[in-house]
Amino acid sequence: MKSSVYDHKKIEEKWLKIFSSKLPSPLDGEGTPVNTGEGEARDKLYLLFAFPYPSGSGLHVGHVESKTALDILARYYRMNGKDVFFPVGWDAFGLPAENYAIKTGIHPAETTKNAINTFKRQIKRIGISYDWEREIAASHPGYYKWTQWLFLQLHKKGLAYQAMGSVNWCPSCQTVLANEQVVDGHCERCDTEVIQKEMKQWYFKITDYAEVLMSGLEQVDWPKPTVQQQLSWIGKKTGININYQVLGLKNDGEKEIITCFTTRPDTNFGATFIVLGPEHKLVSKILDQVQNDKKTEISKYIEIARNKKEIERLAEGKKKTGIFTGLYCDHPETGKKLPLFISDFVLGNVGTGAVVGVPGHDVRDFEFAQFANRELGEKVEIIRVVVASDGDKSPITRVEQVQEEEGTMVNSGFLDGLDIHEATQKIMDYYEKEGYGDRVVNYKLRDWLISRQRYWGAPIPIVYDPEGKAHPVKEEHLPWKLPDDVDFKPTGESPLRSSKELQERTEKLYGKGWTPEYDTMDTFVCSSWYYLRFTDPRNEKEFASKENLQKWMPVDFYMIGPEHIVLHLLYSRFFTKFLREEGYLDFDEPFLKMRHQGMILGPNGKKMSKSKGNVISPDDIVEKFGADTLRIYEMFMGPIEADKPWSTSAVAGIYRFLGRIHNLTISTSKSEILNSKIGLQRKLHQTIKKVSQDIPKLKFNTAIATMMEFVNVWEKASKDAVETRNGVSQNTLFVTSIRDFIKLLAPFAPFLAEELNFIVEARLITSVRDKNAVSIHDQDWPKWDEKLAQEEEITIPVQVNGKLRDQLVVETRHSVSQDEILQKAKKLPKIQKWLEGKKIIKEIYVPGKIINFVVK
RNA sequence: GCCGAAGUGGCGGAACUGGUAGACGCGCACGGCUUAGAACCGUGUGGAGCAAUCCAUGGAGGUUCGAGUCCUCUCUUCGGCACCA
Repeated sequence: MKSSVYDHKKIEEKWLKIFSSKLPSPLDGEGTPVNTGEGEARDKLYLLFAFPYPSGSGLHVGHVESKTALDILARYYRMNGKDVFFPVGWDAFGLPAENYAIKTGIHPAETTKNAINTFKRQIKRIGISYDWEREIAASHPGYYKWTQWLFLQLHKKGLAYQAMGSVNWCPSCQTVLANEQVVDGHCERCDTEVIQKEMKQWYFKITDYAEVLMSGLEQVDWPKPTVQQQLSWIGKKTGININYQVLGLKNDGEKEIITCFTTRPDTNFGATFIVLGPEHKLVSKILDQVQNDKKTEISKYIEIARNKKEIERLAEGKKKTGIFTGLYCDHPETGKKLPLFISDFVLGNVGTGAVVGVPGHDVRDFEFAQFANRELGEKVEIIRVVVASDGDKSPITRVEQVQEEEGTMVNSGFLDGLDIHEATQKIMDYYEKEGYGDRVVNYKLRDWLISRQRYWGAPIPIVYDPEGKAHPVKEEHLPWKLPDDVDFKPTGESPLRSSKELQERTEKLYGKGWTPEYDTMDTFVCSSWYYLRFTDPRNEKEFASKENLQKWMPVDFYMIGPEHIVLHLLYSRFFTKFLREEGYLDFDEPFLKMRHQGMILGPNGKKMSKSKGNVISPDDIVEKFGADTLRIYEMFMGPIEADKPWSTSAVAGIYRFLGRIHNLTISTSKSEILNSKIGLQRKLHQTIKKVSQDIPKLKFNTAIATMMEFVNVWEKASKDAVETRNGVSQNTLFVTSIRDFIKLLAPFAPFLAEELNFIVEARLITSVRDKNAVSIHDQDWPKWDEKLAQEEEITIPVQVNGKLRDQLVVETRHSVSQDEILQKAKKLPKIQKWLEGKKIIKEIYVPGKIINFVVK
């Protein structure tokens, strides 16, 4: 058996050449549209991997994991006769390339192109069977033309709009950020502290879609926590806006009104004050009408509050600050005078920016009431209006007593005795009837801010007339090209301002004095519709033809990192719903089934990072052990969704496994028939069954374990076979069956499987050879025979009082009655020992599974 | 604080709707082959005990003939959200 060695390099290089020559021509080539359009119903399967950003550092082992997982599915389903759609493309716009350009002066287009080429080489090397003919790149004008078109469609419908507002600004990236890109007050990309800035920016009105974005989640097969997270990001809250009249403040003779949003109107009899956020629009009116010394006091507080950074506010913890305005509001029901404060614990962009204080039943309100009583010298009452199940009715004087749970109403007039939920409905009905307020639904979701003051992105297709009014770029002028003559250096202004070409182009097309929009779009705009473009990547007339969309969409399976849950997935779903409304799509949700791959950690169990020096390079592993070993190892590490640490010694184990298969195939194929006392054929059918069932469930680790078991049996059998060369029995394995095993291996180890297929084919006589199929990857997936997979005998554990005491071996050929089995079990010597002198009070037999005697 | 996920040998992990806990791999130990090593092959490997047996799935209870799996409480770790009214 020592005759040959598994030479991964030779094998993989040989087949890589042959695979590559079969691959369609790649990237920039203006390949012809792949519209085969036969129209008949096919069994299509769209497999999608998250739009990858081609970073300069190349492929890492994490990419290998998720790409391999999808590739296994692709190859498996192809062998099962499905029409598999498995495209690839690049999220090629983005900050890293631009930041690199600022540092080195090398144009982002160039670095991006190089990075893409590196990725492609690496991906091909590990044998991912993408459909390269459909390759796309977001930075290609043929692509971003349609990103811009999409902007124009949204603009037409008023869903792309420009507004002034306080925005998140990253001083290091010199750009604004979407809410979703601010993590703990820091820039998601560079971790610099984000500041607030007033700017005129472009927004997409995603909030119009809040409801459908929620309801759509009911029809997708996504991990539950992901659905949950999206829901909480959208953050739907139902409640009521209650109007309070401000006493002594006039608005053209009318009473001035403050509207407060609350989800707990049931506690409204406990309301004893009102607080405005410093950003509230009424603040300036108050300043106009109060006396001078009060005025300076208030302006001073607001000045401080506004200049406070997000971080400072958080760092202060829950410590309350604020100021009394000297004004009071009127409680519509209790008639109490509610003192009006201004405090920065009330956020301008939440609810109505004003809050009614119920200090007995909200910790923040309680803290503020204490602060007001102690430091502002303004008396604020704390009233209990809810009693919890513990029956505690005592006055609320300490923060631990603040009661936010369920309970029964007290001190609340007509609500007394009601459960809080009943009370909530009753008082909302009442307030609405009396005109004190209106039921409302609020969302945490904000509109999507898409302007970026950066260069390397799709230009926003807008031009301004000499008066400064915005006009959409005409569709015939798309793609509205990104100019080349720009200065990358960040100045706080958009780099496109420095382009002469863009300015000239605008004036030439639209007239003297016209100016272009200088901002580019957030790259998330580009990456939120790419899966549609894949269906028709070279179409110059539409973003994708209806036929092609119909043929391939929606995506059947999406593999994407858990980091994209709120951003990319929400935006993509928004676009899909918009395009559906516009009649371009006929489905609701773009991604039917989705799973997240886990992270591959360094050997020390920590996240891989260059600074920690625990980065494993896939190139090194491929060099040393081959792509097949790398693929199988990563699939064998554990469940695909779990985070798993790397182990280099375990990789060597996989290499041994493949080497064994290689050597066994070579020696077995010499003798056509393999006899053995061991049930090799049975094992094969069991293996086919298990692997076929595991792959669709993404349980690649156990599928591989099963194949390993088979190889262990096969190895034993091949040794055995030397002694029992003659006689054909049930335990005979034909060489054709070995090919069945190679087929199982093919999705996991495409190179080795092809080589082994080649070896086996060459040794087979023509009559057995499958004439149509040359490549193992074009052959049909093997079928298992339930009868052949069946064990000859089964072992049934026998328990006494739930403890395992012995085992009963039963032949499966003839059926035995339950009584017989129990009698046999009782006669087992070990069992007799345990039954001796005891009384059997219960006998349990779960067919084929277990026997249990309960004794006393 | 709120929401969510996960805790199983020395390690990665198996265990379908409750039915032999530890499949498979790594590591380790002993043996073979070798001048030696590497590689490879064989055997063993949860813990305690000579053994019968007992103890073991983060911890404490419970349901059940039977619990890693179901229920209650609790601890730890990791993700997400967070002064959201």
